[in-house]
Amino acid sequence: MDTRNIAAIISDTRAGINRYLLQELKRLGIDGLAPSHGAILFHLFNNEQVNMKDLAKAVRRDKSTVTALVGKLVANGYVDKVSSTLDQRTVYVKLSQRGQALQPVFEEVSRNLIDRIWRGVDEAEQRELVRLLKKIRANLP
Amino acid sequence: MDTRNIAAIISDTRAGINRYLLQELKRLGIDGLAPSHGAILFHLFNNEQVNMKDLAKAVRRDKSTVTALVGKLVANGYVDKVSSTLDQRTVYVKLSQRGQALQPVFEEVSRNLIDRIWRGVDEAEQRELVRLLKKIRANLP
DNA sequence: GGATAAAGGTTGGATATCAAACCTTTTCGG
DNA sequence: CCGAAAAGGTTTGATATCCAACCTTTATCC
Repeated sequence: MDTRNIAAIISDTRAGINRYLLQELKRLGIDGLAPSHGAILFHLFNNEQVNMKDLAKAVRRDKSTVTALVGKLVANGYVDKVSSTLDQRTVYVKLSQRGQALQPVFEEVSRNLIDRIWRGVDEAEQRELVRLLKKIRANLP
Repeated sequence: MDTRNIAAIISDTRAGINRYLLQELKRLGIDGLAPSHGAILFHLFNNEQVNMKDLAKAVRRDKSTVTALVGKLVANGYVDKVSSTLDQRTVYVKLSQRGQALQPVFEEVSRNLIDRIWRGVDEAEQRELVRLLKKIRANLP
């Protein structure tokens, strides 16, 4: 076992996760949404309203990326943007009704993904994998 | 420890690896090259000449992506494209002198990355992490 | 209190990436 | 043989992503 491929394996695993999610979203007829939008929606399922800055931090993307992603979610009617009355600079993002309706579907997709990832991996192994990944993550910028 | 974040942790670790590589390439004054180009160059360090199809498979990218990446490497003078005489459809990619000169630098960058990733992780843990990652990779499309 | 700095967002420019459509060349079936 | 299918690449169009520059609004400092 050559442990020098670690970077390629991680990159490839991430690509596989992405492929699976895209495939599932397509299968469920959720058109025009990608995994990154899912991350935003998930954050909004758990947080009534969030400003762009915090949203960017939560999904770990550049704020300009989040501007674009949220723009698409607005265009598709899944979220709304509302200016803060206290601070004119701040914009809040919140789910629309249509966005709220996505929650059960997305949670199923998420569950399916997790089940699939961990297929054949026992709980102790799961914990070990997560522990080690977090460790190497901490070694990186 | 919540093992449901696995997808986010993997994605984030991969992003960290990318950030580190970009930072190193910049530090070394290798301008205009990204980690994906590195993958192509590495394949060429070990294979004299490769056609586009095999190259795409080796670096696990769509062939149209490889067309673009190789195009950039040609533009920067790191590789050359040569038509096969046997099969007019086939194009071979090979390192130029300038490309060959990158080998020691890239191998150092690669070594540094590996050292950094595995900092504080003993060999048994390394093998276990790679084993488990390969396992979950195999569960995905 | 008025200039200056900082903070929140957006815009613009660049790039990696993929899928689908396409073009050429080679192969294959009848 | 010859027409159809397959194979190797490229082009086109769309999207996610980042960084740097920018605009507004708020906070800070002398």
